[in-house]
Amino acid sequence: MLETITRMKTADALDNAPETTRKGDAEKRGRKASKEVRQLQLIEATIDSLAKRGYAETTMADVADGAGLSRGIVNFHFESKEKLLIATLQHMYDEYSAHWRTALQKAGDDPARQLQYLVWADFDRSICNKRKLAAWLAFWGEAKSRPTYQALSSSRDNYYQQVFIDLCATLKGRGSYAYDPQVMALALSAMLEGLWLRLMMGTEDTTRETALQAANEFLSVAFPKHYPLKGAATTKS
Amino acid sequence: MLETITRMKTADALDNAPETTRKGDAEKRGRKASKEVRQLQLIEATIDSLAKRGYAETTMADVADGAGLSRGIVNFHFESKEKLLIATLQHMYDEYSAHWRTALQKAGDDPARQLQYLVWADFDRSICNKRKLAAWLAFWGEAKSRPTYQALSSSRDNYYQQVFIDLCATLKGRGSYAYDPQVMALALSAMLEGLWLRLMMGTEDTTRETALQAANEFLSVAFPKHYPLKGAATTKS
DNA sequence: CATAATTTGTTGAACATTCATTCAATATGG
DNA sequence: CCATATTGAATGAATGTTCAACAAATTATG
Repeated sequence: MLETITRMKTADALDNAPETTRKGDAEKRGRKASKEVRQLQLIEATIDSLAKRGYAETTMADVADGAGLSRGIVNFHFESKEKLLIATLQHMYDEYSAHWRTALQKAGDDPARQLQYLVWADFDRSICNKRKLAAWLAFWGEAKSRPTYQALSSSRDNYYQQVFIDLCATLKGRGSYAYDPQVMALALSAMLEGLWLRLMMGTEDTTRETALQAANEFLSVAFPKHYPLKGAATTKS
Repeated sequence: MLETITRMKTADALDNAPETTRKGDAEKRGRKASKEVRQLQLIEATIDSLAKRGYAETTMADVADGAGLSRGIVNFHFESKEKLLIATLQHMYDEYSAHWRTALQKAGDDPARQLQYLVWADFDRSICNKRKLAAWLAFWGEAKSRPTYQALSSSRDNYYQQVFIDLCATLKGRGSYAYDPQVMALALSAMLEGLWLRLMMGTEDTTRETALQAANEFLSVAFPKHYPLKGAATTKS
């Protein structure tokens, strides 16, 4: 049952993206393709463009070309460029949310296990790959100056943060730690985001593997009575 | 001697920027103004624009207007928009570098003190304010897709990271800790960047004060024999 | 069932706008 | 006067949006 979460190869840093899968979806090109499929296809092309060219250089033409469709098509399915970008951001947000919620469910009842699963989820390949990280960063760069993006651009929302706080509080009770749960949760989630940031920027010394090591190191020093988790390898399952 | 570093008011989250000081510099407007002064003036206006409008919406006209000068002026002092942006990034990079190096010097010989000073430096008002953080984020968002930015856009470079690793190694020797210095240094610096990120994005629960608390909490759990530092308050000096 | 009518999806050229860049004219300071 | 700095209008390229024409799918009709 742990496949989706623990399936992390120690191999290389960040895979370049599941290019193949996306090509597969787009194969239904010819004429038909339900409205939803076509919209998804355009959203994927938008993520591609954001990742490859950055926010400022992402154009409607590039998105259309990337999807193998004509110029005017984007304005037909999404009303404007802005709405396309919002839809793309929403898509990524939903995917991220669903992913960590699933991970949390799979962890069972043990809080230490839940926290470990959340950390693992953050570095899962399906979420944490060059393409999507680059797209996230592109949005983050514009979020402060665009009110419309702000709510969605955190990916980790208030509820997510609250889960971390609750877990820190519970562990504190069970391990008689001294920290303030809210403060510790902030440190922890900030570190996770910071590791993402390094992966996004392609910092040399940071790979998905070393990032996960660092995160686990944090868990070990913050909650020494609970980590390393029994029967859980650091990098691979 | 600690003024620059420890001068942090507990008061409010992030000040909106030292707007006044910059206005003062720009006062030498009329006609004259040495080449360097004018370039600095334009760079500051660029930071303003990046912070207010984001990278994608920053235009030459906006920069010129912000500096109170005419349209063509930027192409005279900097050859192109791209070169203006690179100069701006370089300026911010140099400022950040100089700042943490100074902090390190002021800390003296004790490694625990040095690390604490580096952390404090990161949240010093002169470096860590809304305006500059927003500008950093704007650059980060474009860095991956622009080779020219990559070297400068980290702000925290390889050398900075090495300092962290060395400090972690030294503290390990003196405190008989169990961690791997490289991994711990990554966790620590990632958390600092992650806290910056939260400040940049304006996440509600994160202020410069709570960020500093979280960072200090990290130091305490990672190096329990060294922190909290004797005689150093968490938030204010 | 075949064919017409209609709705829906798609195209690509035309249009309008924004913006970086250029440059001739002008002002300034030495 | 000369070198340098500054202006602001003109230019041209890039790009988001619109839309009339076209094609495919769906529905209506005999």
